Amino acid sequence: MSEKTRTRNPRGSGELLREEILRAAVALIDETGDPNALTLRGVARQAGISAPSIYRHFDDLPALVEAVLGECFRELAEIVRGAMEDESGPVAKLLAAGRAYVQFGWQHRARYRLMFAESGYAENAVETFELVSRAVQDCVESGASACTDPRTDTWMLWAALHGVATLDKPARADYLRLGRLDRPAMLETIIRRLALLTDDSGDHPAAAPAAPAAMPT
Amino acid sequence: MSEKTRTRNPRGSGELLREEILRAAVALIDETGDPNALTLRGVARQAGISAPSIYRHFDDLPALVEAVLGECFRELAEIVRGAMEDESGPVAKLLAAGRAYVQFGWQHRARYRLMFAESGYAENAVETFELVSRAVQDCVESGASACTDPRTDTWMLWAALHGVATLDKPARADYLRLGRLDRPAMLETIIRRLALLTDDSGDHPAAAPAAPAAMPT
DNA sequence: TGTACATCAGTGAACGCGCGTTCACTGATGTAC
DNA sequence: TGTACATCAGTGAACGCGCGTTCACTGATGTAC
Repeated sequence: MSEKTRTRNPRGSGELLREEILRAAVALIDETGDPNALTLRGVARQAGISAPSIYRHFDDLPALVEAVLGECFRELAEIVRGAMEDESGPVAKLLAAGRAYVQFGWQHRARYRLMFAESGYAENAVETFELVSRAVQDCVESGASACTDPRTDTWMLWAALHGVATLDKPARADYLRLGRLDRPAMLETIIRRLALLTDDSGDHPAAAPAAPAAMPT
Repeated sequence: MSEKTRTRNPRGSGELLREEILRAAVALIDETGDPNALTLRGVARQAGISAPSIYRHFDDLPALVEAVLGECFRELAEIVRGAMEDESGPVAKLLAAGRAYVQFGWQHRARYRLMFAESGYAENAVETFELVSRAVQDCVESGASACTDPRTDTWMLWAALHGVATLDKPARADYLRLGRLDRPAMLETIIRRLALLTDDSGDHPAAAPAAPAAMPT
């Protein structure tokens, strides 16, 4: 960052550069739009330090990648949580969670891809999954959802959201002849159908539950 | 493939090695399980030829990758079509299409990832998309589906299937505490809910349509 | 308060590697006479 | 039918590049006396 050589961090604060490195890594992925751009030398370049400096803070490249992934998943959970807190009522919270999740994927394509490219995502995604799972459960308890197995239904919902977050790219040419899609509306529809939300559920919990489509055995 | 140097293909048949190269590329991805393993030199190694030989058949690496992607998408469409042809009745066909699609993703993880890693997937996926779109439309026409906008609903269904195909990885440790998932059943549930299939629709088109959850405007 | 010194965050040069691509070539095969 | 030759599928050697990693180093900073 500095002109010639960066101003050294004080003695006890090795943590500082560590966080700078992580921030640089995230910025690098976001800026290049390519998950493969996450290289040790690239991160060093982005952070304005020499490549070997990274070894003072991370054992090797895999360790750095792991730390980056942890950071990204933490941010994702925070965003989803924040979106939920801004709403009141279980259905509104669930819809907000879905919107926030997918939006994260859209806004940070490369990072999102990287997060789910490695095998360890299940462990990292626990926090976010629990948030959504709780939201679905709350919908059931308030009578807004007809789900009988909320946890499994959350997995299905997650898969669908993941698909939307991943698939919705440019569609520059309209090869699929879909015209202009109303993506927010589609996203809401997906959530409503998969989570078996009652049609009009605008968070008046006393509403009569609609006819549910039972899960096939 | 041969011991020292491969036996040359006869004069007019430059096509032969071209196809061998494509097969080698696919085998390479499937065997390594890593989309990034698709390198020009790697393909040459796998095909048992020298690296420069590839330039007799493809302009450069991007051209080779493009050809590989085209090949993979053609295979995907063929598999989905075959699965549909093995069933009779619109609902059975739709479910079979979904199963075949997701199974392709599970069986060829790396290849599937590669197919959707690049930006050109929409163009390549047209054929498969049309197959599923037709299947959904047939369900609507037979009264088995309550969809009012089959093409958009197909997109939503596709996104969900894509999510399932991508997300369902090892879950070696059960971080999400989902226990043993009945994946085929879950897949069917996803299709039924998103395509608004009537609950019992086992392809008796005269059955009374169940209460549909309308798409929010 | 002043000075010698140990600490340790960050560096510059070098390594071996696999990559995509180029270039001049080789030598079997089909064709012209 | 026999021979000279053009064709062209495939090759071996070499290039420059960016990568991850190592090594001995530098020099500002906090500490001991």
